[in-house]
Order: sequence, then C-alpha cells, then structure tokens
Amino acid sequence: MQAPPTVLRVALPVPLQRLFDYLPPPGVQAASVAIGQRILVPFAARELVGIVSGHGQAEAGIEPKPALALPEGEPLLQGELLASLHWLAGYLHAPLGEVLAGALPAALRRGEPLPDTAVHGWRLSEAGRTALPAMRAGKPQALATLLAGIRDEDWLDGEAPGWRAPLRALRERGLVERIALAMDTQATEPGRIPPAAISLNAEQRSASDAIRAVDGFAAFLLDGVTGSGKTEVYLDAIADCIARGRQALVLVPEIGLTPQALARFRARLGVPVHALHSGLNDGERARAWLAAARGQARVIVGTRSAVFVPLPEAGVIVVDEEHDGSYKQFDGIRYHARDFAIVRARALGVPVVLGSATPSLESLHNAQSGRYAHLRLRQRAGEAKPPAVRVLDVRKQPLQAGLSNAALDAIRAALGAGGQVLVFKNRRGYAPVLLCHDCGWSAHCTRCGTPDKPSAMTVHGGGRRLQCHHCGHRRAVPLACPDCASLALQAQGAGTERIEEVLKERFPDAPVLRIDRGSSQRRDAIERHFAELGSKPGILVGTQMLAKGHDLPNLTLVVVVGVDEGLFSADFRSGEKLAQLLIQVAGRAGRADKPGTVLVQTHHPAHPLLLTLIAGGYHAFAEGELALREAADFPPFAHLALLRAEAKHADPPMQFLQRAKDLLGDAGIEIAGPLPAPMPRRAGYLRAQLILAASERRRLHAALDALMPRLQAMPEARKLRWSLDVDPAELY
DNA sequence: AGCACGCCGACT
DNA sequence: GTCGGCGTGCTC
Repeated sequence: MQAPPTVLRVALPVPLQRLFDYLPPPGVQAASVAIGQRILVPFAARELVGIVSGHGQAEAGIEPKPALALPEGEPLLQGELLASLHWLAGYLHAPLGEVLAGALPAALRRGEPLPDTAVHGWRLSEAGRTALPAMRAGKPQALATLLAGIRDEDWLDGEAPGWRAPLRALRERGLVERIALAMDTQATEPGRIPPAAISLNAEQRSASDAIRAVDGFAAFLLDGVTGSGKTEVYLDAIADCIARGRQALVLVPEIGLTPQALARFRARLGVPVHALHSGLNDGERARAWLAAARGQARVIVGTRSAVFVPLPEAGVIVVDEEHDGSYKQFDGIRYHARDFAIVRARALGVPVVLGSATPSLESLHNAQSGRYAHLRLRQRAGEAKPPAVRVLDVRKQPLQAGLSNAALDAIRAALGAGGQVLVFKNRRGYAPVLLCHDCGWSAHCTRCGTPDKPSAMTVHGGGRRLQCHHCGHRRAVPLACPDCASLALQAQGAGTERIEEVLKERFPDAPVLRIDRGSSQRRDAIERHFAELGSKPGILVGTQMLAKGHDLPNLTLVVVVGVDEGLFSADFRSGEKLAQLLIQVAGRAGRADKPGTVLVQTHHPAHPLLLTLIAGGYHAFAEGELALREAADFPPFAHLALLRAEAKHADPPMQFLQRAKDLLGDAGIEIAGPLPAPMPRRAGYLRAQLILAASERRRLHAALDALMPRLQAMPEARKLRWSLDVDPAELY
C-alpha cells in the first residue's frame, strides 16, 4: 500500500531538467491537487508559476517549502495536450517546465486569474431605442441601427469591423448595454449570415470524401496549385467536423491571418470563429485559449502558437501553407507547429490536413512513402491559365536599381495595356550599401562580420540612415566619407526603396506602392495599400510579404529580382525556399481572364533549379531536389540537430562544442564541426555550431539523451549561451 | 534564466 | 569611506 503523497512535484519555467518538490499551500492536501494545475511557488528569491506534474514523498535531506497558492481548482493542462507536451519536451530535449509554460498564453503563464470566457453581446438600451430615430447619419448611427437586436462581439468583429470606436461613443451616452450570452444563443443568433452551401468540383469532392471517410487519425497532404480551392476543402472538412459536434483547429502562416480570411471562415461556417494571433492582446489570447479548453470555441484559427490550444472535443486539424517557414519557432522552445500538429492529431485520433501549392520536401516524401494520403488538386478555378514564366539574362546588361532595360520595357508595356505590375525582390536587405564614389569606402557594421568579410550596412530612411540587417544596429549616414572626406557618398545596389525610386522616376504617371516591413508594419497597412490601388494600372514593389495574399485582379506582370542569392546560398534548404517563393509569386499573376507573365532576372539563366522549375513546375523541381537530398544525406533522408553556442570571445563556443563532440564519441551519428557559423559575428557575439545527423531518428535522439545532461552539468556551459535546435530549419 | 552574494575600482 | 562592476553559485 502506497503512503499518501505529501509533496507536489512541480515543473517550473527554468532551464533546469528537473522538477521541484513543494508542500501544498497551507490547508490543502497534496492528494487533492490535480496534475496540470497551475501553482504559485517561492523559488530562490522570486515567485514562479509552475505546473503540478506529480505527487510524491519528500526526499531525505530536502526540506520542501510550502507553495503559495493554487490559482484555480482545476487543471489547465490535461489529457491529450499534457501528454503531447510531455512528448514535445522529450523530443526537443527541453525542460518540461519551459515547454508547459510555453503552451500557456502569456497572461496565464504570468499567473493572472482565468478570464471570463462568456460571450457578450450588445444592444440598444431603453434610452438608445428612444434616441435612434433622431440620430444623425454616421458611424455611431449605423452601429446603433445594427444593435436594434442583440449582436454578439464575434459577429460584430466579422460583420462590422472597427465597431469598437463608435460603440464607445454610444456607451458614453448610455445608449447601449452589454449582455452576457449563452453559447447556443450566440451560435443561433439571428442576423448571422447563414453558411453558404459549399460547392466543390470533382477533385475537391474526392479530396473531401477521403477526409470525411476517416475515423480516427490520418494525415493528408492536400497538394493543390494556386487557385485550386484548397480552402473550400478545408471548409468542407471543418463544416463536417462541426456537424459532428467537434472542434476544429486551423493553423495559418503569420501573414495569412487577414481580417478577410477570418471573415470568409465566419461567413461560410456560420459559427463563431475564434482567432488566435499576435495582433491580439494578452487578455484576448488567454480568453480564446480558455474558450477552446472549455469547449466553447468550436473553430480556432491561429498562427504558430495556436497549436497549443486544448481541444477536448477535437474533430480535425488543418495546417494551411504547411511549407511556410513561420511555423518553426526560432528561439526559446524551437518547435515546429506543423510537426506538433501531426503529433497532436495522432494523439487525439483525428485527421490532420496539410495544405500547400508547394509542399515541403518532408511532406512530399511522407506522401510518397505512404505515411500521408496524397490528395492532388490540379485544376485552377475560373479557367485561369498558369502564367508564362521567362528567364531574363541580365549578364553584362546595364541595370537601374537592379532592373534591366528589358524588365523596364515589359513594365511599360504592361502598364500601357492597363495592367498592374508586381516587382518582387527575393530578399530584403541585399545591397543598398553606402559607397564613396571617390575612394571606394563603404559603411560596415562595427559589431558584425569578420575582418576580411565585414558586414555591410544598408541604407534606409530615404538615404539618411544606415542599418545592419544582422544585429539591427542603426546609425546616421555620415555627411562625408570618413576616409577621404569626399562628399560623393551614394547608395549602391537595389533595395526595395531604390527600386521604388527608379520606378517612380521612369513611370511618373503610374502609382508606385512599396510594401515591406519598413513601409507597412501592420497588416491593415497592406490592406490600405491594396485598396488604394484598386484595379487601376500601377506598380507594387516588395519582398516576401507580397508572395501571397490579396487577389490583384489586374496583375499581369511579375518581375522577380534578386534570385541569384537564393541559388547559391550555403543552406541546404535555400533551393526549396526559393522554388516555393517563385511559384507563390508566379501564382499571383494572371487571374481570371487575363493571362500573366513572370520575368525572372538572373545572372545564371542556365541554373538547373530555374530550368526545371520553369519546364516542369514545382513537382519536377521537388523530384530532383529530393534525389539531391538523398544523395547528400540531408532531410528528409536524415535527421538533424544543431548545437549552437555563442559568446563574446571566439574560443569558448568552439571549445564547448568540441567538448560536446568528444562526449558524443562514437554514438553512431554523423558530426560536422564545430565550425564558426556562416555569419560568425552577431551583435558582438561570436557564434559557432555543431551539426549532428543520423539516418534514424531514434539513434539521433538516443545520442542527445545521453549528451544533454552531461552538457548541462558542465561548468563551462554556464559561461556561454548555447542551445539545441532539433530539426533546424536552416543550418546557420 | 533570474537573483543574491561577494570581492575589487572611481566617486560624494 | 560608499556605490556598483559582473563572476559564481543556487534554486525544492
């Protein structure tokens, strides 16, 4: 017979691979505290919020402290989610406490009380009904008209964007009142747009039938060209899931969660759709997370971190644009939301649908090996033809801000025919370098780069500011050359700002809109830009942010510049990324009845990636690339982990990684390095890395299981910053 | 990771 | 004579 527990084993958000024992708070029995409950405990000289992860007896020699409080009587993490998070901590070789804390929304991680998840609605008060007929036309009046009947806040978010400002005005005058609604009231709220019948073509139908037919876990790769209507298939699967009384989780890339996309889901599903993304404040995020935990949120659409929502009544998980790089977290807990979504779907026993026009090589490989069901959508809706893609050889051609005369001529022709043009730059931050025309001096970051290969700073802010793209360091452009005092300092190369300038000069009659992180911090800024342009002839200039998103009905020409960096990058994934980007960008041209053209400017017109991509499309490229990956023993044919280290001096990282390599000994895995990282200096820190690879995942993890505790125990480990990245997205 | 403790340099 | 630099050590 087991003695009753006296202590609670608590997982704390500290980088230590162990649990800590506490007595329950005064007056509470240890046995009455559930695993998964939040618990406030004293830890060294501070207070931390931990998660109860077990019960036990106090160990000899340790006097456990009493916990301070249990914020609530019920566990926040339980069932499948808790089990999956345990698995994730093991897979990432990360401390359980950090993984569990990372799964909670920030407000709950800080120990704040559980928010109210009741749904609220607004309606006119008695005074409001009296005042309405006499109100002046305007936003408050329009909102007051809507509020003649009860409207819940989700409905208002979807159907009356920006309703909060006029509401404030009405509330201040006492014309409206807030009412708590029951969930079912909300779902059947009159005035909600009824779900439109989802009509599917034959391909969509068969994909949808395959998804509907599964009972339990199955993974689907929904592999459909741009415009083939993958969203219709998602909507159908979600509608089916709702009809069966289950919850649906939809993951979308960071830039994919637009108000329009949400509105579409809301309108088509006819049930409340809960958004979970970085645009929400902590309170709103906690509320959506908890609403999912309580089964109140039936459809949750969110970015990367939404993969951590509890789904007590899960029915389906969808990962849109599954190849997108934003699913991988780059700091802290380095998880991959797509991969964790698959783990969760398996544990939940529900289907998971991975959708993309340009699937990751991992997913294609899994589809080919039969682990995923491969659903292809080959038809573009609306009879739109795929665009004609042409390579423009710019060797020895005069370039203006990186644009050749041939490209400029094509832009002129497209504008002349009433079309819109997208000038897409492959990577932000290449080039606009400040150069002295007299002596050749150029501006470099003092904190980054190596002496032989200093890292150039790029010109921003209309030519007045310099910024380092590696560490973010900024300074003003000097008035004169520091070396020769000449005043002939000029920006060289073509960032999007330079391209914009040249285009404005060349095409003074056409609107030129630049869209990148500098010019449009917020999502709605992009929306405004698009609205501004409408369907008039004009030119859009931008980077990655323009690769997908809004339909531009009149977009007839896409010019791509800066692909050459992607063709010859050191990273094994750069070819895949470039191919995906080119296909995504090309997919934006030639909607509806207008044929589109894509011009790819390059100094390497015969590069196999470009030739294969143009002749055979993404799948032909992927075939070839998979063969290369197999020959080179790279993912998905090998499994990688990257051990990174950095410090203010060069030696400790290299020595630490060498120690790690020695500890690994002959563990039966491939080890490369330690090597200085390709960009070895970053913000004054010197970085190095050790690449670990194995053809079998088990062997890699067995080696890491043995290595990690020994690294953590090393005294040197405290003197530098180091981290392990399992399944790194990039090798630098 | 924090945070305290501890032991050496430039300030009122 | 103190304030404060960050090296070292610990956290139930």
